[in-house]
Amino acid sequence: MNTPRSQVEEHPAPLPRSFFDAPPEFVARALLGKILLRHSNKMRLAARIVETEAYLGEHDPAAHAASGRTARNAVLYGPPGHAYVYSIYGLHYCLNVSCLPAGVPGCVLLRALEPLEGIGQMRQNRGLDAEVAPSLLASGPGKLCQALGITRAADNGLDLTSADSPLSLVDDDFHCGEIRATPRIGIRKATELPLRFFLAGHSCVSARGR
DNA sequence: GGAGCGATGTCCT
DNA sequence: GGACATCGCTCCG
Repeated sequence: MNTPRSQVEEHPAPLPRSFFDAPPEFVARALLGKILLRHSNKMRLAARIVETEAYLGEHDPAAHAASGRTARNAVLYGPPGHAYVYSIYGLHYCLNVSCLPAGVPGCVLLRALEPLEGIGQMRQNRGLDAEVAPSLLASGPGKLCQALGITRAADNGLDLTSADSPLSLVDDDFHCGEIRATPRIGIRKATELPLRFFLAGHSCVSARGR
């Protein structure tokens, strides 16, 4: 076959709500290899999830739910399968997927993606030159939000299980190879828990740790 | 190629 | 006023 494997089906069915109605440490593994679709006026962007982190409930000191429900983290307490977007360090956004039933907080942080469709647009969104390798376009939580044009104002709270949504998650039966687990990156609390998951040896995994 | 650091929004005490 | 789940640029080896 000569067709690039990166071709994604035209109208794939989104992952069902039940997929996300589970503990974050389970959903974080299950999301590896799935595809994140971005629809923004006619343009479609697609990228495969290659790195995630699980953030648990109020008993996880590193989680945003650690100090209970607030205006910022309300999405974490809502139904599963919704986007939780927040800004960090004044410059970047991070994209999470809510897990567990409504009322029970928990989420999965998307840390790195492999660009599949709309690579030129992603480059443009990142403000990078044409020669920059695709593997560098979304290899970090802040980078992937910039590459897909995700902001808190526009995307926080979106339902990721709806085909009409500007953001959705789909399955193309991609088979993940070896999955590795390590401690989470960039946090100061609960640093020892092995809640970061990634595809072993994948070139799009974020810089630290392989 | 790794450590150090500055930029800087948003929420919370 | 401080914390923060980042990134990319320096400076140094």
